[in-house]
Amino acid sequence: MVPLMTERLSAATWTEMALRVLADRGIEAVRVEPLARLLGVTKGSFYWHFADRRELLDSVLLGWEQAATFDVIDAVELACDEPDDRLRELTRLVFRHGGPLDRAVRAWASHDESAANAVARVDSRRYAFVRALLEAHGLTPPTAAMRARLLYTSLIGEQHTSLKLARKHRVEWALRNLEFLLDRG
Amino acid sequence: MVPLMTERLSAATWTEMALRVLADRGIEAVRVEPLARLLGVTKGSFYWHFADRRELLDSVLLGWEQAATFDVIDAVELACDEPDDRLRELTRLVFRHGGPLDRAVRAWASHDESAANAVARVDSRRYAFVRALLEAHGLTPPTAAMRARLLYTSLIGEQHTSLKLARKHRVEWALRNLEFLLDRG
DNA sequence: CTGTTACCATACGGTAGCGTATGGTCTTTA
DNA sequence: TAAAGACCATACGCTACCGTATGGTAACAG
Repeated sequence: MVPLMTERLSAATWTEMALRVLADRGIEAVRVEPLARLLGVTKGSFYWHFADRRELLDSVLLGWEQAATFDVIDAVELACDEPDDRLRELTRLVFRHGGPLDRAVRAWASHDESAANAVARVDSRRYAFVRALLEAHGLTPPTAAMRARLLYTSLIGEQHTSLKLARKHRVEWALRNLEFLLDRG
Repeated sequence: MVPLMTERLSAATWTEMALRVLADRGIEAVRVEPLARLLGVTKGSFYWHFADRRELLDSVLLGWEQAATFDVIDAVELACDEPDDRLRELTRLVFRHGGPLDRAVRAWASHDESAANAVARVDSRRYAFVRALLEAHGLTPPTAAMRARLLYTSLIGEQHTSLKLARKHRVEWALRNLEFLLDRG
């Protein structure tokens, strides 16, 4: 082969491509040789940047965990200030940008321990965020804790159910359910 | 090898074992040769009962769909009569018998179309069941539809989140959230 | 008792992916 | 400009699994 050497790769490039493949084909599709083909190189490159496949998967997990924690929380906090506005924004965000990647990672986590741990950490941070918002809105701490769980699990469930319904209506219903939660503490 | 011929297998035996493996190791672990080892036979047996691996997977999916549709609905309907009692029973059921198998199938469905279709059918039947119960409880049809979605997605979400909390408290919270949803008006 | 059918073992060829070894080519540093 | 290091190609052996081909053994029919 003619070594053109137009572009060199970094470990981050591999991780990003792995995240893409994970998002739309699942963890079983993120394998080093197919990934190499997608990147236009051979696995000789891969094994220079990573010790083995597991190391790539750990890197993927780390990347997702950081993004998943701060991206959504930061996005919400930047978008508005009032607690109830933030909850509405959060709900919209789940449906819009509402995560084939999240879904793939969660599917992965169902039978991989390290993935499960990462998901657990993300869940607990996001849950705490929702709970704090409900408290700030005026719910008592015990009530906020319960309602936050209801709301959070529901948003997760939305990503995993296949209830056929126009996206427009799904968001609308979710928002009205949110109002219900906010009204009747 | 000495052919003792102590026991012969049927297609159903293969499917049941596949369901077990699916439940605790995921769909990627249900493969014909490992399965044969678990059953104490060779794949010569498998390919007599099935054309290929995909046929087994379809059989697994069919088995799950039937069980998942009627088992939970029937169990609830047999346990009690009043709509709100049935909803409480349903909630308890999700946490008790609350499905590593369901979880595995849903994970599988995230990147397999036929599995996704099966999950969609099950979801729509279960959702209709919850919605009917909420209507029977006295909620108006539009309200019942929305709350049913909130409740159903939340129960699904409970299976997919890893929020560390004692099982006892999880059920308790879920039941109190249910009471909240049952509130009329 | 003989043939047919149901069920299974064994052996084979084939593919896909893992990880290693080795050497080549660029880039950077001295 | 020569040496060192960064990055990649190629080739290799290995394992796990798929699906097929073929023949053997049990049970049952006639």
